[in-house]
Parts: sequence; C-alpha cells; structure tokens
Amino acid sequence: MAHWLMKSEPNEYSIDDLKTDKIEPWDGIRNYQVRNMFRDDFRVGDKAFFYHSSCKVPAIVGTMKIASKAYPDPTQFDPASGHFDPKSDRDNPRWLLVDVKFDRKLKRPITLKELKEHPALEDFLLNKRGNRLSVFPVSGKHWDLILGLE
DNA sequence: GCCAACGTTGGC
DNA sequence: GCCAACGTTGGC
Repeated sequence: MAHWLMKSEPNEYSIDDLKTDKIEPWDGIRNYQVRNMFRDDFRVGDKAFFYHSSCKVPAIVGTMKIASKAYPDPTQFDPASGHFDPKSDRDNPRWLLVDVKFDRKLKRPITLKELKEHPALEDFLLNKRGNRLSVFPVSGKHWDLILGLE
C-alpha cells in the first residue's frame, strides 16, 4: 500500500469539510505529474495525509483513504467551473481525479515548521525547495515517523 | 503583497 | 525544438 500527501487550501476545502462529507472527489488537479500519479500509481485503499496549504498555519491535519480509481474530472467540462479546460476533449479527457474518504483528524496539526525542523525529514518532499506538486508520495518510513509526532 | 521556483504557452 | 513571456503555487 502506498502513502501520499494531498494539499488543499482550507478556505477552499478543509479537513472539517471532508469530515462532514465523508467522501469527496479530489477535483481541480491541473498538473500532468499529478494526473499521471492518479492514473498509474493510486490504488483504492492507499492512505493519504490531508495538508492545509496557503493558510495561517500550514500543516498536516488528518488522514484519508483513496476510495476510487482515477476517473475523468467533470469540472474540466463545466464552463461555469473555475477549473474548466476548453481544450479537454470529452472522448479523451485530459484531467483525472480520485475520490477520497475521511479517515481521521490528527490530535493536533503537525505544522510545516515542525516538519522542516525535524532532522529525519530532510528528504521529505514537502521540505524540498522548489517542489510545487500538490500531490506527492510519502515513504512508509516518513508516514510512520510523522504520525509518531502526533 | 512579495517573490522564488518552475510549468505552460506560443512565436519563430 | 528553443526560449522568452507569462501564469501558478505557496511560504513568508
């Protein structure tokens, strides 16, 4: 089973929103690397960290499970959506998403600051300068270590 | 609001 | 295929 980290801006969609919704399509991804990971590497049952980005205290705030295989993101065909992509073809959709299912909130947020300061997390992708991916893999070692900080 | 980093676009 | 211009991400 693989582990992932997925970023969301909490004023757009937060861990509490997912706790309420239980299960939700992770839509709006418009990055080819992430699209390819969804398509090739994501499996139902994989676990993922829910990370709050672009907010007052960026932090890992919970965990979730991947609840579907990758399928076309409907927002790419919706002109009213901010994620509309006029160049995407219905017969060959450009953008995919996966459904995610709420697992649990962490007892406390594990902040970006704390993650950056941890000596054993030097090569954690979130800490890598220039990493702009909003979804990326987390090693089992890092997954356990981060949960151990809780 | 700034800006570093990096992806995408499009002219040539 | 190169690369300048532009857009986006996301921490600070």
